[in-house]
Amino acid sequence: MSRTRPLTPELIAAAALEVGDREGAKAMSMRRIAAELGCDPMALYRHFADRDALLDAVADLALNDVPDPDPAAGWEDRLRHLAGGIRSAALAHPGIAAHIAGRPPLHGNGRRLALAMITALVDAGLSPTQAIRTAQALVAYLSAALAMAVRVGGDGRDERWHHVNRALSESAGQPVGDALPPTGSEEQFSYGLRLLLAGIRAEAHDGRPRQHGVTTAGGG
Amino acid sequence: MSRTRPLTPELIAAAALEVGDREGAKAMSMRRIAAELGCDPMALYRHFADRDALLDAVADLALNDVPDPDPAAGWEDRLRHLAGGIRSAALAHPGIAAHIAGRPPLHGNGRRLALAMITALVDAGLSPTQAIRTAQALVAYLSAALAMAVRVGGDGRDERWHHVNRALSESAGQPVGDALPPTGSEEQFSYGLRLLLAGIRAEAHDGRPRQHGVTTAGGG
DNA sequence: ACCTGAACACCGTTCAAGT
DNA sequence: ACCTGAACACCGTTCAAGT
Repeated sequence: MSRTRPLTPELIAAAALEVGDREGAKAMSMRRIAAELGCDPMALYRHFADRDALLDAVADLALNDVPDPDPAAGWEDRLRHLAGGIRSAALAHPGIAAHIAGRPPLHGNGRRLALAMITALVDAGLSPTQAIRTAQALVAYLSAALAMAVRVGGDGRDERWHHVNRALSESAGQPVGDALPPTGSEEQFSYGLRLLLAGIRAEAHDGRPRQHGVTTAGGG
Repeated sequence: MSRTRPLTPELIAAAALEVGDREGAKAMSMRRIAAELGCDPMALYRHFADRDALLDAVADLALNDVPDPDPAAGWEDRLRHLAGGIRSAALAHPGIAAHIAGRPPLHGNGRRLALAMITALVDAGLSPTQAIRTAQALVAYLSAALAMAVRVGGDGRDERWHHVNRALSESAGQPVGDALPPTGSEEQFSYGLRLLLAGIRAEAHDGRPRQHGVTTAGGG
C-alpha cells in the first residue's frame, strides 16, 4: 500500500494492528504484515528484532486510546477508569488482546498506564513498594479477565466459558441459571475489580493508624 | 516408544506433557508428539479434534498433582492451598503453564479444583452466584500470575518483568530496589492472593447480618 | 554497505489413496 | 471400515547472493 514512505516501526505496528483487527490474532504473521505493507518480510527485521518485539509495539499501539485518568478524581475512580479504558482497548482490538495481556509494561503506553496505577495506589495510602506489588496484581487480573472477555465475545467461537458457568452452577447444588452474568461481561469484570479494590482498601488501612471503621466511603 | 499399547488420549497427553517439560511449550506440536509416540501425526486426530483439544487434556493432566484441600480446614486455608497447589503444578510444568491459564475448567481436574474453590467460597458466606463469580476472578488472577511466574523463572529467557520493577520503582519517585520481591516469586503471588482474600471477606460480610468485627480468625 | 528473496526447518490440517 | 502419509498452505528466521 504505502510504498512511498520509508517504513518506520510505527507504520509497521499500525499495519499489523489493522491486519489483527481484520483477520484475527494469528493472521499477524511477519509475512502477512509485510504483504499488507507491500514490502519484503525481511524488511521488518530491520526495525524489530523478532516477531515478539513487533507484537510488543502493536500491543502498545492498541493502548494509545486509553486516556490518563482525571488527576482530580479519587484513587478508586482513577483505577476504575484505567481498568475500564484498558478493557475497552482490548475489546476494540480483540486480535491483540491476548498480547496486551502477557507483556510487561516497559515502554510507551504500558508504562504510562502502569505509572498512573501506581500513583493512584500511593494516593490510596500504600507505600511505593506495596503500590508496585499491587499494580502487578492488578495487571495480572486485568490480563486474564480481558483474555477471557475477548475469547468469549470476540467472534463467538469460544463459548466454553459459558459452559463453565452452567456446569459449575449445577454442581454447586443450586441452579443459578441466568442470574449469573456471563463470563467476559462488564459486570463480571467489575466484580473481580471490586474484590481487588476492597483488598487494597484493607491493605491501605493496615499500615496506618486505624480509621474509625471499615467503610466504602471512598468508593463510587 | 510404547508402540505396543493401543494409543489412548491419556497416553497421548502424557507424551505431550513430557515433550513440553523437556523442550518447552512450542515443541508440543502434533508432529513432535506423534514422533515421541512413534505414530503417525494423523493418528492423534482420532483421539482429539484438533491441537487445542489435545492441549486441554495436557493442561488437565498437569493438574493431577494438585490435591483436594483438607475439608476440615478453614475456607481461607483451603483457597490458599488450592492456589499454592496450582502454582506448584504450573512451575513443575512450565511448558504448559500458559495453557493451564487460558482454559475453562470444564472437565476433570480443572472442574474438580474449581468446585473446591466454589465450595470454600460458599463456606465463606458467599451466595452460590457470588461464589461462582468470585471463583472466576480467582482463576483470572491465578492464570496471569502463573503465566508471569513461569515466564520469569522458566528458563531465564524473559527477564523483562524484572526490568519493570526497576523502571517503575525509579519513576515512582523512590528507589525501591531489592526490597521489592521479584515478579513471579512466591511472595508476589501471595500478595495478590491476599488482596483478593481480603476482598472476599468484605464481600462475605456485606450480604449478611454484621459480624462483631472484621477479623482474620479463619485464616492461617 | 545495504537490501532482498531463496532456502531451511518447521507448522496444523485435509484428503485421497492404500490395506 | 479403518488407517496412513503425501500434499496444501502456511510459518519465523537464516544467509548467501545481488545491487
